[in-house]
This record gives sequence, structure tokens and C-alpha cells, in this order.
Amino acid sequence: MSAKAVKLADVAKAAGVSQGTASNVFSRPELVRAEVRARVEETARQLGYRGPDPRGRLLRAGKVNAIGVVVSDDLTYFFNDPFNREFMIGLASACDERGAGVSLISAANRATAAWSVETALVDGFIVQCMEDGDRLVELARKRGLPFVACDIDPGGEASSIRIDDRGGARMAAEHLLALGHRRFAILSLELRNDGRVGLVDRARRVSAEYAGTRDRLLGYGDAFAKAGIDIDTVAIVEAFNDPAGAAEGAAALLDAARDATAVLAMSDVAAIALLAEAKRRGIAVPQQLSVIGFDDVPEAAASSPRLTTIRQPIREKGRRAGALILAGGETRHELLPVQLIVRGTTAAPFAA
Amino acid sequence: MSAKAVKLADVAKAAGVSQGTASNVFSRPELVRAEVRARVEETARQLGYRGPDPRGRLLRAGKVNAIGVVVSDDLTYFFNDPFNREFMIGLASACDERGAGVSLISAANRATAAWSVETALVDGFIVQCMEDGDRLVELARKRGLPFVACDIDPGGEASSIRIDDRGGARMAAEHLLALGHRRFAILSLELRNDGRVGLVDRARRVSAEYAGTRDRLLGYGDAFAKAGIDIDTVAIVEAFNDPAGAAEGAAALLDAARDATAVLAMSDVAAIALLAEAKRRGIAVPQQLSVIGFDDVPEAAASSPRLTTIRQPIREKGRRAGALILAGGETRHELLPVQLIVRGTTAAPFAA
DNA sequence: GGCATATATTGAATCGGTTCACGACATGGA
DNA sequence: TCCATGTCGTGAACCGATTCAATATATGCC
Repeated sequence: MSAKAVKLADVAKAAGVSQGTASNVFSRPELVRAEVRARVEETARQLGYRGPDPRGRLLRAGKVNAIGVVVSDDLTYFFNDPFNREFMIGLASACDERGAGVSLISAANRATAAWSVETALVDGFIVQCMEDGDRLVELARKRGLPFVACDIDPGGEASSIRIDDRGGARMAAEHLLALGHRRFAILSLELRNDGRVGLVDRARRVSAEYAGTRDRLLGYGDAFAKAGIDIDTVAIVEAFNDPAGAAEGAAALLDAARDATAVLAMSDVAAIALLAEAKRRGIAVPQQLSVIGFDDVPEAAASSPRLTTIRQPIREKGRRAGALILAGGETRHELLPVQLIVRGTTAAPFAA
Repeated sequence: MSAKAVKLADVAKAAGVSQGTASNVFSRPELVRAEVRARVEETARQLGYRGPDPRGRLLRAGKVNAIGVVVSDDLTYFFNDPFNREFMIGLASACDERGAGVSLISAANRATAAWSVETALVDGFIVQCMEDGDRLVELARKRGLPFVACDIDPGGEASSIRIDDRGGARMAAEHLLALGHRRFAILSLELRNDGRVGLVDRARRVSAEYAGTRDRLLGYGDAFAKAGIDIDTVAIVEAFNDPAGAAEGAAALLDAARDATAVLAMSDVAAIALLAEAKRRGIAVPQQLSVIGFDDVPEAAASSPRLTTIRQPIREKGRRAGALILAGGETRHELLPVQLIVRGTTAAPFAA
């Protein structure tokens, strides 16, 4: 810091070897005779050389050995959302295995987001968010590095990892139909990037922009149609996917659909908020109201009653996303399976 | 990827300007005449040049513009711990302000930890963990980059951010003493790095290695001494600070100190686990047992009853840690204040 | 001893930019 | 007309390492 840093060339000169040899001492010691190696190492120690500077190596090698995760949400939200946490755990494990790092790149501040993405020192990006994904995908694509989109359709030449949203949603609805339910309500994630929440009418429903939300609605619709139920008669409330937004949505939904015997929530966070709101109103779950979530975050197994939900392999998603970047192969599109997990929040309707 | 990448020199040549000018077009456009600038930009567009590669810039500029967070814990634990989450939120906000990134560096795998720290592309490190901090501090110091230690005493020439652990603990104990409690139990964090949990005897207590734990014990002791209570008569149980470990510790503590009217927990996570265990045993809080935590994580305000605790400014800690690295000034040692937050888990003892 | 084969080391090119001292040219004032 | 001033642009050095063809030295084998 005070004195100018010692560099490899200094060590090489002091030890009387070429810079190439000095480099080998640190990076490929097996190529250097033990005697010479010892001399160079000793010299390095005396000069206070701390080993090759990663910056130099980087330029030559080209590989940063780090993955950038582009986060559009406010980071407060990001770290508090159990889905994101699980995803990061999976990603981190993939990185750990290969000795790579993870860089968080916040795109919350629109003014600086572009710059952040353009200058981030990473080998590739993972765009992981349903909201506002397109903007981030655009930024990442511009940079020209490999990237994988999770839960978003990235369009062109990027990899993607998605789950069978439509199939999962259908499974959820079919489970409730099989239990005998006929009157439903849907607690939905955001349909598009305009910040609107509350009751969703037909026009808004069919013009959903976010792929995940849209597909889940389609999945519910598939099951309804097979059972002869018109989805237009089902109350749908759109809500932000954080505890506060979900609580608000849950209240609105219970107000709007007083005769529903079952609620399809598009996330576990939403479902758990609904459980709380139902308890506040004295509605017994599952006796008076069945609730099914989506995701199977750890909290789902800890709620009371324990939440019936559609499990998606969140950690596996993160892990694969990381592997896809680190492997650096061609673009791929993976579709991960979902699974119905029946726990304690669904039962046959009390009165048919 | 397929075709070799276009670089600045190519653009410069094609546009008929020097490389220096081309560089200015992108990095300091105000130095270049509008006409020339337009020409270079147009050429860049035609050639498909994506703007300066951060790798090249990095080497020359020296600054990476990223902070490394060294995490010793298993990342699963890291992301699930509310304290860490709050810390990261604070850190991220500091980074956001200055357009810097955050890199997560896992030191969970001892074999590769050293390498990870040595090669991470960052401007400095933050070591944030009470357990096993010394090993990480050692690694970070070796790298020779600035670093700040949180909740650890870094020894030599590193900055640190700490809270007044001793004072906070004393406040907690004094609060309970003022309510009239005389029979206490302590749910402690780890005292040293040997994985032992359970009842703590005198020898182990006085040989505590982790500074934070040690200071909190001292703080409790200060208050006890002033009230004429011998800390050696107080049951102390050491437990891991995750939900499972804390639950185990809580059970052990309630078994060991059946006559205690108040429990001092060294973290909110531990306190919340204790609340759950008390409820399971039918012990009413605060009527039969008072509980006080430490940290004031968001969960503390959401527990039932709401947790009385010692607040420490966690986000502020993260924010300052980030600022300290980004500012790059000299080493500093900051001590942040703590504060008693009285909520619903403490009351006068039922029977004096 | 002579030749083929391994093994160690060298020197220079390269990665992709930024920066800075200096020179070219234009403008304006005396 | 000449010099001072200011604006742009040039060219080369530099950041700190890795890599590789080429060379020098040692070893093995007949």
C-alpha cells in the first residue's frame, strides 16, 4: 500500500531467473527444479511478494472464475425471500465445487444498473427473477457473456432453466378437484410490470406478461376446464410476493371470494400469508378452507397446519444454473419437474 | 465466442484514430470532439464492439470495485441466519451507493479456502462471523488487501467494527434484575471452536475464546456481581446458533435450570427457539419465565409474545463495513451502540 | 563416444485496456 | 505578423501476469 507492490518480475530478477520460471514456481511448481524453486520462493519471501496478483492472471487467462447474479429486486427483499435463499444455496454449492465465486449485482438502481452489468468481473450472468426480467435479460445479452435465465424465457441465444409451471399448477388444481372442491379462488403473483394489485379481470388475465404467472394461470385453467368450471367465474387477486403484499392480497381475496372452499396460491409465501389471514378471521384450515401453495420452500413444512404445495427443486435450479455457466457449453434449455406434496392444509370441503 | 472478440485497438484502427483516442471515446467522451466521437462510435457499432472489457481496465486501474465477504459457515446456514441477512442488506446498500459489487467467498471448504481468498478479485475483505474468525482473518491478512473484521478482534493492522457486547449483556441482565428476578439461566453461543455444546462449567467459561461470547458473559457477570449473585451458580448452556442447535440447547437449559425465572439468550435465534421449547412444555412466557434475546433481528418483533431483546444496529454494521473498505482509508476501529428493546417476553417473576 | 530423449529454463509475445507527456492546429489579442 | 492560450489527438509506456516455441543441459541407451 505505501511502498509500491512487489511483482513477479522483481522476484524473478532478484532470484536471477526468467520471469517465466518465476511464474512457474507459483503456478506450476512441478515444472521447476526443486533447488531453483526453493531459491525463488526464498527470494519472494524476503521481498514480501504475496504470490501472483489475480488481476494479472485474469487478463491473460480470460476467466474470472465468478458468476454474476443479477438481482432486480431491492436486496432487502431478495435476502428475505425464502425462494431466493434456497436458490442461492444451490448456486453457491455449484460454485464451491468448482472453486468459483458468486458476485451479487444489484440492478435495483436503474440509473447504474447498466453500468454495473457492463463492468462486472464475471464469466457469466444468472438472471433470476420473474419480475422485470426482460430488462435484465437485455442488459446481460448486451454484455455478450453467457447467461442463463431462470423462470424467464430469455428469447435468443441464452440458456434457460425453468420448471413446468403449467403442469404444476394443473396438479394443484386437480388435487383440490379430486378432493371435491368446486368453488375456487386464486392468489396470484404479479401479471406484469405495472405495480397494480388487487382483483384481476378477464382482460388483464389474458394479457399476462410474466411467463411464470401466465403459465400457472393456464395450468389452473386446464384443470378447471376439464372439470367444467369456467375460470372467469373464479376470483383472482394479484399481489406482491412479499409478506406484506401477500397479506394484503390474502385479505382482498377472502373479501372477494367468501364462498370459495379452496384457494390456489402461486407461492408459498402467499399461501402462508393467507393462512395467517384465515386464522385472524377464524376460518379453519383445512376444515372450512383448503389452501395449496407453490414452491415448497422450507417454511412450507413449518407452517401450521403444514402447507400442501407444489414442490419445485429450487436448490437444484440454482445448482444447475451455476453449472451451466461454469461449464461454458452451448446454450441449453432445461425443464425441471414439479411434484405435489400433500400436507395438512387441504381436505375435502366441509359442505358440498 | 466463436469469432475472436473485437477489441479497442481494432476499432481505433478501423476508425483511423489512435487507440488512446478510442479509449477516451468510451471512458472520457468529453475529451473527444463530437465529430470524431461519432465516427468512432459508428465504427464500433459496425464492428460489434461491446465497449471496453473490464478485464483490461482492471489491470490498469487497479480497482476491482467489489468487496469480498468471507463466509466460514456453510452457506446454507449463512443465508438462513437472519443476522447475516440483515448484515448483507446493509453491506449491499453501501455497495449500491458506490456502484460496487459484493462477492461471496466461501471458506467452508478448508482445502480450497486459502486459494479462494488468494485469488478473489476484490478490493478488500469483510470477515463476518464469530466462529472460526481467526483462521479467516489470517487468510485475509496474507492477501494484503484491506479488510475489516466484524465482531472479531482482528489484532494487527485491520479495521474492525464491533458492538459493545459487554455493555449490552449487562443491560439485559440489569433489566431482568430490575424486574425482580434473581434466579437466571444463560443460553450461550459457542465459546470456542471445538464443537462442544451443553452445560458450561467454570473452567470452560473463563477460557472462552470467542470474543463476542466472552464479552457477553462478562457483561452478564457485571450485573450479577452488582446484585450480589455469583455467576457460578447460574446454569449456562452452550449451543449452536441455528434453529436446530438452539432448540437442543433450549431443551437442555430448561432441564438443567428448572427453578430459573429468567433466561438470558445470547441471540434472538436462540431466544426464539427457547420460546418454542417453553410453549411445548407449557411454561407461560412471561408469566412463569422471562426471556430476553440479543440482536433484535426482524423475527424478534414477530415472535409471540414479541421478544424483549438488546438491539444492535446490524444493517448499519454492514453498511459501515462496506464503506470502510470502499473508502480505502486507514484502519479504524468502530464501536456501535446497543439498546434495550422491551417487548412482551419479560415481566416481574410470578413468585418472588 | 554419439545420438535420441527428457527435463529445465529462457525470452518474447500477449491479454485489453488507460494514461500521460508531448505535438499539431486553431483562435484571439497586441 | 507573432506569440500566448487552449483544444484535440498521438504514440508509447504500462498494468502483472501466463504461455509457448526455442534452446540448453542432463540422462539413457547402444
